Order: sequence, then structure tokens, then C-alpha cells
Amino acid sequence: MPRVGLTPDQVVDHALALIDDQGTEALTLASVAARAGVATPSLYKHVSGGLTELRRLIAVRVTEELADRLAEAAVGRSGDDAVTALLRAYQAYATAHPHRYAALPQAPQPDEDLTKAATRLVGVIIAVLRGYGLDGPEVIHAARTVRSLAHGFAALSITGAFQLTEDLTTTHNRLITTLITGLHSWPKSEEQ
Amino acid sequence: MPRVGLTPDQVVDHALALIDDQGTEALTLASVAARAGVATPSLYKHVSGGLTELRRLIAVRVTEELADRLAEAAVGRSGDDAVTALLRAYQAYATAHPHRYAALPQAPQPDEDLTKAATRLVGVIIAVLRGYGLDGPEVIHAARTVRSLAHGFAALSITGAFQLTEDLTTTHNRLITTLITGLHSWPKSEEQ
DNA sequence: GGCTAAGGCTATTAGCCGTAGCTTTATGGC
DNA sequence: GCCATAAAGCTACGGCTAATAGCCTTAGCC
Repeated sequence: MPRVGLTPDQVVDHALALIDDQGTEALTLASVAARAGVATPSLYKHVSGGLTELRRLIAVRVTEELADRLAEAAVGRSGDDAVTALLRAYQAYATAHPHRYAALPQAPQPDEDLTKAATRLVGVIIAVLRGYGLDGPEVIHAARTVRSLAHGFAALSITGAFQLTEDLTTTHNRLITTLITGLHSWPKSEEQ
Repeated sequence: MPRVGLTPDQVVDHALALIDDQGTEALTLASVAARAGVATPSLYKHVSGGLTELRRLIAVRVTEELADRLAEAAVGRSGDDAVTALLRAYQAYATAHPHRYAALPQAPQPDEDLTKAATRLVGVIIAVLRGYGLDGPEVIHAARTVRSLAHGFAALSITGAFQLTEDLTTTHNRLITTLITGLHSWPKSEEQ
């Protein structure tokens, strides 16, 4: 009965700690409650939507963290240097917190908060891409390409889909070079 | 008691039908059993590892299907044409069976069967990349880049992560162009 | 000092996986 | 043609989960 003084943010903290330790499979309200020192149903006082909402909050938090890392990496850089830093930071985050990153797609369906966080993340990418003279629809296509590469490599490397022994860092460098080359010859929007 | 005459393959068939209809979340032994016209525990006669093994079998099947599509797409083509066909086929499969594709990463951990199927899939990609004069470690790096792009775009587009209204097909075309450009200037392995 | 609201709790329901053990069917050998 | 045996089904059960209902206690404010 001693009141623990939980907040939704703290519940997410505990959930993230649990995910980091044991993976997304192990995310249950029961174990989160145990970590928080509280009975399972008590969590509903803070996360009224139960497990579904908790997963949503986790996705929002992780997206925000990732956007932060990308923003930090991009600040003070431009052009190829910025793109390289962006992709390195993305992969570094995914590697440092693989389970956390894997929790990203577990979000129910995009809602307002998640969209906002994702928009900020995309905003960082777009800002960097403007350094290549891209705007209009083309900057969107380019940003999607950047995300595809970053996410694809992160997801596959994390899940161990790359079986062979070749160095992953080299692959990542090649991938960055390919992207940068593509960005230099990207079509320009015609309008304006 | 009338014997249904189930086989492991048929159990996977039912599971895939269920996933196609209702998504991976809805994959439970109970519902698979219901579809198969059998009581839940009876499934263990065919899939002794329970839900975990069922997920593994699903991943193997889907990987094989995907490898088939890629192989079909690549046959009779080479160079840029083959790469384009490969990526289009990949995305077409993911779009046609989004839930099935989403079931791919749900595999427990790579085992022999899954590795075999994945090796065949990668083999198709590598065969195409040899058309660019790549070999040794570099063809591996290039194949990983191809997979990253294909998977990243598929995963993000399927989960609705691309919010804006710009045409996804155009994005995909840009992405293919970027990849092809990169492949043309790919470093050659020095050995041999 | 007492009221209100928030944050805990226990108890319960429903659904799931997985195991144990029984029964029936199909098949192959004699 | 019959019987033994293995395969394939079943029911029953235990243990886990999420989620709801309803109660109690604490904290804080008027």
C-alpha cells in the first residue's frame, strides 16, 4: 500500500529496461508491474489502454530518442558529411539498443504522437537533403530512400539476417557511398 | 474423430491463410486448429514444437516463396534490367502479402532450414550482381545493400511509415536508380 | 477536519499455450 | 480376414497472460 508514485513516463522507463534486458517478447504487463513494484492491474491507472497503449508509448519514446540522435549527428554538418553522420548515428542507435529498435514496428497504428515524433525524425533527414538542392516531391522521395536504407540495414543486421563473415562496417560504408552517389545525381523537382 | 489427415505443410497453409486474413497478431494455435477442423492439442502431432516451431515453418515457407519470385523475375534478364526486376518482384510480393511478409522477422532464430532458404534467396541476388563484375567480398557487401534497400522499403511501406502523399512507386523507382548507379561504380575486389 | 480524487489492492473472467493420458482410426503382417 | 501397432485424434487440466470490477487507503485541498 505504500504509494509508489508512478507516472506514465516511469512505466515506459521500466518497460524499456525490460525490453533492453529480455527483448520485446518479454514485454508483459506482469513483468513491468513487477519491476515497478506494483500489482499488474495498477498499471492501468497510468497506462489506461493497457499493453496496446504501452507499446504505443514505447514506439513514441524510441522514435523520439532516434530523432534526437539523428539531430545531434547532423548539427554542424552538411552534404555528404551530414548524410554519413546520419546513417552512422542511425545504425549506432539500432546496434546499441537492438531490442528497443525492434520494438518500433510493434506500434498499433500510427497515431498523433507517433506521427509527430516521426515527422521530426523525417524533418532532420529532409533538412540534410536540402543541402543537395532537393525540394518539392523529390526531397520526399530521397528521404524515403534514406529511411529505407537505414531501416533495412538496421533491421537485417539486428536480426542476424546477414549470415556471412564479411565485415558489416564495410557493408555499411558501401551502402553510404551508394546513397551519397545517388543523391548527387538525384533528379530535381521541376516546379518553382 | 473422422481423421482429417493433416500434415505439417497443411498446418502451415492454414496458418498462412489466417495471417493473410487477420495479421500475425491473430496467429494462435487455437485459430489455426479451428481452421484445420481439429482440436488445438492435435496440432502438436504435426508441429511438435508448438507455436514457436509453427512460426519458424512460416518464416521458412515465406522465404522460399520470396526466393521463388525473385528467381522467376531474374531469369532471362541481366544487369540493370535484372536488378530492376528483382526489386519490383520483391516489393510486389511484400505488397501482395503484407502480413505474410511481416511474419518473416518473427522467426525464433535462424536454423538450418531457414538459413537454407535465405541462402537461395541471396544466391539469386548474387547471381545478378555478378553481372556487374562483382565477386569476392564485394559481391556480399553489394548483396547486403540490395537486401537492405528492398527490405527497408518493403517494411516501411507496409507498416504505413511513409505518411505523405507522394507516389510510392516513384520513390521505388528513384531507389532502384540509386542502387543501379551505385552498382555501376562499386569497388572491385582486389584479390584474384 | 473532512471530502475528493488518485493510486494502490484482491478477485475474477476469458483466452491462450502446452502436457498427460485416453480413444479411435488406419495400416501392414500374418 | 484378423489382429497388433502406430499415428492421429480427443478431453481434461495447469499455468500463464490481459483486462475488468470493486474495494481500500493515501494525499492533498478547502
